[in-house]
Amino acid sequence: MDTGPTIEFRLDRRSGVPAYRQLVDQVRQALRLGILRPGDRLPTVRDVVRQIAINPNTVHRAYRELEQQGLTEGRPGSGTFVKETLELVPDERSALRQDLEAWVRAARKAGLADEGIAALITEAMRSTESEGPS
Amino acid sequence: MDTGPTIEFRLDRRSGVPAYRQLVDQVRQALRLGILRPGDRLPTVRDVVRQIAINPNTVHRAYRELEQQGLTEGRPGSGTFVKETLELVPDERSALRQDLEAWVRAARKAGLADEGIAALITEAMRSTESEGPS
Amino acid sequence: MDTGPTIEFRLDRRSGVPAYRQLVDQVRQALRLGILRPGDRLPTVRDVVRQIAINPNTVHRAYRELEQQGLTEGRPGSGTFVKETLELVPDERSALRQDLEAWVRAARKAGLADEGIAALITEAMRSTESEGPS
Amino acid sequence: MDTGPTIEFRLDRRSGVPAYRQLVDQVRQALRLGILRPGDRLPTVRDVVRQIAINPNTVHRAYRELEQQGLTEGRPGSGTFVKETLELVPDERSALRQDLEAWVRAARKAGLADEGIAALITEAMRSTESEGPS
DNA sequence: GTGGTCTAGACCACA
DNA sequence: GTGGTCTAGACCACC
Repeated sequence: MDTGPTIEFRLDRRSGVPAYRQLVDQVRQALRLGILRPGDRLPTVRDVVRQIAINPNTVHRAYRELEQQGLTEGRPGSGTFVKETLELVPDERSALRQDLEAWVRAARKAGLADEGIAALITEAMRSTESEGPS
Repeated sequence: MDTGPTIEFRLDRRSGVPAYRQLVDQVRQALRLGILRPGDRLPTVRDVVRQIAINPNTVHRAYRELEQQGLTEGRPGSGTFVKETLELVPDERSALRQDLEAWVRAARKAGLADEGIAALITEAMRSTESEGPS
Repeated sequence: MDTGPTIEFRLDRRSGVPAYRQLVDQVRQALRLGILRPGDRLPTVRDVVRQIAINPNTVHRAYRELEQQGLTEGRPGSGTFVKETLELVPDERSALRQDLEAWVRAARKAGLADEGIAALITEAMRSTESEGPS
Repeated sequence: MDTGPTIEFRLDRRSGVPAYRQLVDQVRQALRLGILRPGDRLPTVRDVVRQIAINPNTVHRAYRELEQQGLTEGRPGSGTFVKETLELVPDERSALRQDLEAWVRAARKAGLADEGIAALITEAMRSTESEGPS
């Protein structure tokens, strides 16, 4: 049994994206998806080290960055906690999620590997670039 | 009107991904999308330098990497050319592209910024992970 | 002969203030005093290491923090540069400076050591606390 | 009206200075300013905990440090008392205090925030550094 | 036990 | 030579 809503990190070591940055992005994404909310506790540095075989300093650096962004707060002796969140547009959210999931399934059925899917995505992002906020 | 089948590079300097790696990835994506095909010529190093303010050595390195992957071929005196391609499953391709583009448009209309869209995408990739080829 | 307006760091190792934090504060103060201005180059990490016998990582961390505060910008291969400044109220500045210097001189003549002066200062800050901006 | 010669602690949690160290410094400053004098009683650990939301162990540690410096004395069952003091040059003291207070008021009126004032102060300390005791 | 700081040293990307 | 990332490991402050 879980002790509450937390986050499981992953590292893609071949992506070229720095590890600390992957952690930061994953927390930000979890905030945007409502997976993490203010008051939630992030896994301890040592937990993360056990989970994904990474150096404690790297985890620590990611947490420091998040703290500087005002999103989390480290409390010595008790852990690191979410302070602020990054809201996702709530209404259409679940519909969008389901549609996208269906699309990914279709793409996978069509034999596309991750790199191919990523190619389509960045292309779609580019070709619609002027149509929305940042 | 385009001057022909070539590629326009972009750099995201805040992403943490090394510049040379961004170039390589963009060529690979263009190959997968059929934007670049065998025989096409890549922009010269000088062109790229003018386009995106980057050090020539960095561009060289990216082209070297592509050549090592067997995808391109430098012909001294005339440029760098595409040798091999990375094909996308052809049939469903255009349908998938259009569907995805429509989805992105919808997400943008719903007020989602790039980071929010990225969050939904990685979530969808994860939740369907077991269903296709890596 | 100096190559331009730069900054010389100092460390007070007995103060209890973390070294990286002392560096950050000194840059911020130099910005407020107009000693450093946008476009100026900070000493390289290696320079600072030579100057004050500190670990490169610690200097690096201070510079990273400044970059996250939007004040500086690291350009690989060429150095770290001031991007934004923190303006000091300009008019009364020089008068205030001279008055304060005179006061410090008087305090020193009266036999006060640094800790004594610091005591008077924090007391004066407290007793006038409600009268100004943060 | 005050309830007697005691001391009110404050913590600046963002300063990077260890909490126990802030307490020690504040007692030393109070001694230098004559706010605390031999025989005075420091607030109990419990009082401090109530005042500033700190761990009792941390307060204990600060009091232990003060005792080691010979400045205070714990009397089991009755509290912690000031034993020695750190004298300020007595004569000019009040004049200096008033002058400094006036200066701070002027600086605040000029729109300077705390960080700006701190910048001017450390600059003045530096530029007069050679003129007095440590 | 928690997070936080610092040192030491290797290796990479960029000019 | 510049900044940037990561590992390894010590020690401290706080609960």
